[in-house]
Amino acid sequence: MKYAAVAVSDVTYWVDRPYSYRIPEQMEASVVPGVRVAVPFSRGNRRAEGLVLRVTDRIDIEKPKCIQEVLDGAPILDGQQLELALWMRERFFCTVYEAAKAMLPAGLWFRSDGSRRASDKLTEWARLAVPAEEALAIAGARGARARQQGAVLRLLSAVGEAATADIRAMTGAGRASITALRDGGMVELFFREEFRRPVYRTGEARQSLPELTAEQAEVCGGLLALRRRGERACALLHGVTGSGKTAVYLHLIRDTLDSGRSAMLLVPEIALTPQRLETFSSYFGDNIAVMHSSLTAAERYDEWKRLRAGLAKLVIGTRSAVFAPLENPGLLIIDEEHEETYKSENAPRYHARDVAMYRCSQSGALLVLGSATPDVVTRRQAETGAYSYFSLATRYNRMQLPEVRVVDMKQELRSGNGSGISALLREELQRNIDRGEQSILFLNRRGTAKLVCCPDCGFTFQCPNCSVNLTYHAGTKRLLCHSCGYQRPLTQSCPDCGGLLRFTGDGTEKVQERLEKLFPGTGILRADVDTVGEAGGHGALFRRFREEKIPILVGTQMIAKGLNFDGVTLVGVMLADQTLYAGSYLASQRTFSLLTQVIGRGGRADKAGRAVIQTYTPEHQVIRCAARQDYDSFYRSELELRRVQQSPPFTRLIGLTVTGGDESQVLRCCGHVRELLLHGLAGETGADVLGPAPYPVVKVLGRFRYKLTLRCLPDQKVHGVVSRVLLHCNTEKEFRGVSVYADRNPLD
DNA sequence: AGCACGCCGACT
DNA sequence: GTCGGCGTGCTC
Repeated sequence: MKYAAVAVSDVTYWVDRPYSYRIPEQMEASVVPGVRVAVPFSRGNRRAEGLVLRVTDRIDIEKPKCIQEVLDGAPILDGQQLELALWMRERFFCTVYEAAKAMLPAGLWFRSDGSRRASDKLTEWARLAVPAEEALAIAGARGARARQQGAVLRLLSAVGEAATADIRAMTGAGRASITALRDGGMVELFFREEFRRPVYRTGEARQSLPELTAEQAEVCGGLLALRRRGERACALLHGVTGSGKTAVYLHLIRDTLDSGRSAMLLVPEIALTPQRLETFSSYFGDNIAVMHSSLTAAERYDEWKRLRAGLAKLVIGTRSAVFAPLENPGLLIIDEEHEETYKSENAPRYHARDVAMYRCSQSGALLVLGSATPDVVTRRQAETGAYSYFSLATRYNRMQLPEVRVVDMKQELRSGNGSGISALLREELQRNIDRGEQSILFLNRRGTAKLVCCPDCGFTFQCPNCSVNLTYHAGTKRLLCHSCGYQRPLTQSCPDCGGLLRFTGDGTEKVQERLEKLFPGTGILRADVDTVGEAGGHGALFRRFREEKIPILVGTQMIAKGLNFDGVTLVGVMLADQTLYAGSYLASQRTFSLLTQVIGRGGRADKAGRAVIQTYTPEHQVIRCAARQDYDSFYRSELELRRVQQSPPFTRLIGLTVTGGDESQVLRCCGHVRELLLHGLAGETGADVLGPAPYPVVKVLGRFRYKLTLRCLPDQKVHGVVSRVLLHCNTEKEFRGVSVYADRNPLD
């Protein structure tokens, strides 16, 4: 008698464990680790989906239930992937099934919302059933009546095999000619899976790789040596913007593929890098599979199958592509490794870097973390020797650093300029307009006014679902909640006392309005989530800016990354302090890399760029370092700050979020979490508990959110304590309706 | 007696 | 999370 250890779907973390089921005799051959099965679960024996983890002939319980059905003909996860799922459960406090689901394309799952499983698309193909010489001889001998058949035979002799639809299109033969050839034993018909490919350039286009500069070649050589050792290794590739990290990636990938192993390149946001994808396609052609969230379910499913079948050896994609089914990976690259999009904010709450590292240990692969502004933790790992360190310090295209000037907005206010556009920025904009050059202005807040209030009675517009002010959008003349999307029309006057409303906290819409007044008749384009939708995506909007040479672009975060704006010679940061005082230990790092990126947008080889940073704290170390594009000084001071305030890399953080509809109950639960954690950590040194603290927006869609943070030493074992807290608080009847989850290395 | 509702708690 | 079991209490 055989039994299977099964991870069951739709269980919560504290119920998740391997469940033993008996394998009926007739299923013994098909129940193997990695296949999905249908199993009866819970008291009502409701049908649940399960994933077979192991098959054994011993049993740990008295009366096991029986597997009902096998859902896959072949394993959908291999041994290493199952191992990874089990590891993720321990590491990220998720269920094994949640981890497994993250690894697989949605097309593989029957969705409960009625959408159907992606189908395997089959196309009919034909090939010769006789040697080509024979076929050609027959084709020549065919009379006028079988002209079409002869054409088909000549085509197949030349190309070997082809889809029947293509054959008909190319030769003009009808379906009858092809079936006649089959019936006569001349050709064979067969079916082949057709892969729906996302749109990018494909085909054999194997150009020789770009030449490396001496500096690049040296770095590349060092990385190649590491990779060829065939042991797990991790390297930080610290390269300033324009230093040619991509060229190094290309060489590393080529070397990996040539040695018969597969490779992965993760990028933060694929929508912004189509030109990059084209570069890689031109070198690796059909060997690339692309995986990101804007593919259709069918496309994603097909790319997954191409990888699994070994038809593609290089995967390029966003966060979830870290799970791509690569056979024998030898190289994993995470580009812009400091980007926060690599961290998943939903279960499983993983960081692609951690998963990549684990996969590297499984297969003896090299992990390359590339960035111009590395995460402080990563940089520290390289400093202590845990990672190798490689640096590209030269801008090979001789792109000059923009000339950066910092404006003290306190002075501006004192001299009576409350518009948010300093005299210097105004002058520089005017100069660019006069010279016919383009400018971009960065402001990380959309809308017209963040706060609408009545100065007479103190009334403000609040979201009924969330604890935030509604932001006024002049374009739609509506008030909008940036947290849940709730909206309502603006009233003429204060709904409470009829007083005159005041608008404060400029957003992109307001800045656009101000600029239109300041520079009448000048074209001003706005890029934020509100305009990108109307314009038909970032791509279309940025193209307009480039092609129509619109003088000024005002935008949020989204203009900081990705696309290059060749014509731009002036970059303005409206308020650098915005992200700096956000109350997270990550705020400095975020601000530094954001400013560095924004400033880097301006100026190209031929034209010197200028940047204007407006701030209320011009003396702040982060702003001074960013203005000089001086990562090393930033890193030194930030590291010392983190040492003093006991932040990573000197400690490790685990966030515990408590949510529920009843605020006092949530707070009571928080108290309990705190007690349990402290009690569980009694006797351990170096661990403490911070909070509970309300989320920046405490109430979203009727649920209150509070957070505690467990801070411990980087290598301290606290998993058991956290696990017990989750079990206890989620099952305690006093906390019914409250849910608690844990997040390793949370983002704030 | 018959049934609606809510709470409990186990899940192989 | 989910669903069956079971106690309570109301109605016919």
